[in-house]
Amino acid sequence: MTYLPNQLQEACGFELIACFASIHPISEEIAAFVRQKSIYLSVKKGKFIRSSLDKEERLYFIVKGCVRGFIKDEGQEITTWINGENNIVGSIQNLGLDNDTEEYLQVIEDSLLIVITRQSIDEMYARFPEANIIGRKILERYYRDADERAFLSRLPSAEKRYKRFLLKRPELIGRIPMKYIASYLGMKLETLCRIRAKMLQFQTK
Amino acid sequence: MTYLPNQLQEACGFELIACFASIHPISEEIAAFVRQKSIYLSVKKGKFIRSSLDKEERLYFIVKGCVRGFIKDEGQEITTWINGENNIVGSIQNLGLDNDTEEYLQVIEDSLLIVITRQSIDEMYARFPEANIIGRKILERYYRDADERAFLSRLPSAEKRYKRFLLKRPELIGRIPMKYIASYLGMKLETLCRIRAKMLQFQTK
DNA sequence: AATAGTTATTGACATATATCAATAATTGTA
DNA sequence: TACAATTATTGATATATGTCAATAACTATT
Repeated sequence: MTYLPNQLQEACGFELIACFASIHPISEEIAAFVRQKSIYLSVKKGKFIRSSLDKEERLYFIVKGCVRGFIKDEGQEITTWINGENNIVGSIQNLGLDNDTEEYLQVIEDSLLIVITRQSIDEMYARFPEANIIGRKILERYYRDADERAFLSRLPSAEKRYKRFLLKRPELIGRIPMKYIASYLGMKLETLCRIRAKMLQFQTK
Repeated sequence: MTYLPNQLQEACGFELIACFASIHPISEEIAAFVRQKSIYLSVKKGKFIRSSLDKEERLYFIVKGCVRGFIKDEGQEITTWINGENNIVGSIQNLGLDNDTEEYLQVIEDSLLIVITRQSIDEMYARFPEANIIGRKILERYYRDADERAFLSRLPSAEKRYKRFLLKRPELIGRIPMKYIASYLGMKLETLCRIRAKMLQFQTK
């Protein structure tokens, strides 16, 4: 996990600002603020960008690459979300209130991220009230995503969950290891393998 | 499902406005707007307040009572959330984009609701930019709730899900039929019964 | 190109939970 | 109070998925 050289940090935040601007026009002041508070981070595949010990909440904008969130349940990892480019990811402070259920973040492709602290975001809301429009709209989208995750994981059969995933996140197939997808879908890798084998069989016959 | 007499509608919206004000101070203009757009609805236990055919999106503030959301999967109902007093509930438009997965809302206790259309809320955001602060904060909370639902339903064993539920939503035990809780927890009523019986057994021995 | 490490596949068997069914307890209502 | 309807409990059995294990297919590194 390395910070980029100063030269590149100068231009930092561009992608995040563009993301904001695509939601709602933003003033030059907000853009300057975001630029000032953003830091680029280049992270290698496999690295953890937050451990359960990490207290300060940070948000990450994925410029390039892929990140997953997971929790541990009796030593077993359970992937709770997987996100690629143009998404903001971060730990939900609240979930962590009880010790059992801290969330971990792992980069699962070599990635370029923009980091910003939760504190900076809050400061932005306070100083630039229009920023709340952006925040509100982003949260509306993320709420739907979370709801989709909740829905997906409630489908009673493993095969149905996989089919739903195929429908909603086809771009992730082949891009990331199946083991993460299996974990996200609440099944063992072996089960996912069998489901895929079965589906392939019916396709070719 | 009955509208209240005009006399009572006069005072309508009070509880919703109080809810907003508890999050962030609101101006008299916003309060007046909300009051004007709100309608009280008294709904009997068991009634559906939205069917999959219903196109106009509405939001409901629960003044008193309890509401659940569910989807149908091959004729089986899957409860995706359960909410009581002081919550805003509504259908997520997005989930409904594919035909399979429309969301239904059912009142599961005699309830008093405040209805407001999604359109009115959007109008509020547009006319009173400060309202976006409230919207943003409410969504932050609902995002965490949705995330908790996603987390809960990913716990691999039925017993763990029930224990998590006991920890997070103890007030619902005894208040609503177990069948809804079982459905919310992704298990059959019989399984929930057995888990409870087993846990009781260990408690008294 | 060869080797080591990771990821995916397949098989045999174990187990948690579903299903079906019968009964009991609770709740609503005439 | 009694009756009907709903909800909860318990048992016997079926089934989807997990577990463990062996091997195969990739991927990265020297």
